[in-house]
Amino acid sequence: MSRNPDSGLQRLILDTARKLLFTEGYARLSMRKIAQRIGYSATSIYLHYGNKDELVHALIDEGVDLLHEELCAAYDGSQEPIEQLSEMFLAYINFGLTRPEYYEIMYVLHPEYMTRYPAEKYRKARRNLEMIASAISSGVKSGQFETHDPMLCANLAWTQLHGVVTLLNSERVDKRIPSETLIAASGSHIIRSLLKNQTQVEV
Amino acid sequence: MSRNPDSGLQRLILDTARKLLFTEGYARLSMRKIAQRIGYSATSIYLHYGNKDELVHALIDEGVDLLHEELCAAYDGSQEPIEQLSEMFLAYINFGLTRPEYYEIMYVLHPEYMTRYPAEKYRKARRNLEMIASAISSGVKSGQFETHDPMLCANLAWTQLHGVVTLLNSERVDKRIPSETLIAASGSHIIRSLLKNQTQVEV
DNA sequence: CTATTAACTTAACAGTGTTAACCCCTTCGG
DNA sequence: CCGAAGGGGTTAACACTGTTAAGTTAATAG
Repeated sequence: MSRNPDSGLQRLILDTARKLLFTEGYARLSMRKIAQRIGYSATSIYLHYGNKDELVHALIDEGVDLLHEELCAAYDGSQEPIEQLSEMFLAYINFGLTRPEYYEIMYVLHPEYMTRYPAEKYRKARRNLEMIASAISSGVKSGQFETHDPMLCANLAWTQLHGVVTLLNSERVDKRIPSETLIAASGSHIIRSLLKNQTQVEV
Repeated sequence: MSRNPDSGLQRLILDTARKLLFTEGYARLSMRKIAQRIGYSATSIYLHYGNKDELVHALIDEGVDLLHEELCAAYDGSQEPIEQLSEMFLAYINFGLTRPEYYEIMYVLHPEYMTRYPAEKYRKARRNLEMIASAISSGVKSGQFETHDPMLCANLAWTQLHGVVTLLNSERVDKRIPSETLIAASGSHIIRSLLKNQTQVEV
């Protein structure tokens, strides 16, 4: 039940869980499989993680940090709000598409199935939205963007990005629409809606 | 294995499955529970549905029809493209929020968990997108909308709506943002991006 | 040397989807 | 009228799942 990933075995469990999550997907991730793969009995895992959800929460933590890092890199890559935003949008979608397993446990799985992901950690995930809102704010200050509620706009952007990621990952988007087209369009679409004048944005 | 819902029991199974889906959610929907509730053995279900996925597919069919009906009603409620669209957007989000279980099996569940929902039925689900695209097209013809690819725009709208529905349903949106605000903003946001001039749209 | 404790195991419970084998009853052919 | 066929249903079983209780083993502390 100790939450720091020391003790050797804890690390091993987490690493194996992550590997299994990636190769087999969440649906086929089981305590027994993890245990078997590291040569321990299934119940040993319960000495380090109270239950499966706690283990998955640890994986979510990893994913949250990873996404945050990549968004930060995108944000820090420029001073220009528009560039910052479009880079962050691309980073977000890229994360979702290249790490669908992380994305699934972070943003798709019904919380009802899972014991609640601790509220304090949700705050950590919220940093990302605040970063988007901050870029929007500076765009408003510099006079490029219309003055709207930045946090509402950030959430609007997020829902758009989330929709793109999940519908692409679940292969529900008509294949006649290339994903690159949809991704580019969604990014420029969000930014265009923020702009003051009718300037077209290429992404 | 007969696919027409006659034979009495088939109806009964489907009705009970739907009820259980609504009260307990997909995660807790089990063949044995359905059977128990109607006083049959679990294996009887397999005389009418090849497996659990086939049963869920039947439920998806219901959901697809229901959503389509509500979108049609919204579409038929007006001749004005903007009104048609905003009514359809509201109808879509409303369906997703009031029937989260239908929405989940239709648009959220990983197809990987489930044997593929038959391709021909996906076409049925695609009617909805075509209806949105059609409204956009007539808006373009009437000169209200910028000339973009209507099908791409319809998909862009869909991803936005889907994002709103799923993030609201999974309670991942910060409660400080009222869902009504987000819903209204997403609708007007989509429509604004279609417009030729900077006209603000109230929704 | 004994007592405690940490690390780990096996056995078991209650649940899941699914298959195989069987049973009973109706219907139909000869 | 009797036997075969078959539909509609059953029970038992397999191979899984997460999780708990109880037991074992080894190291460490007093």
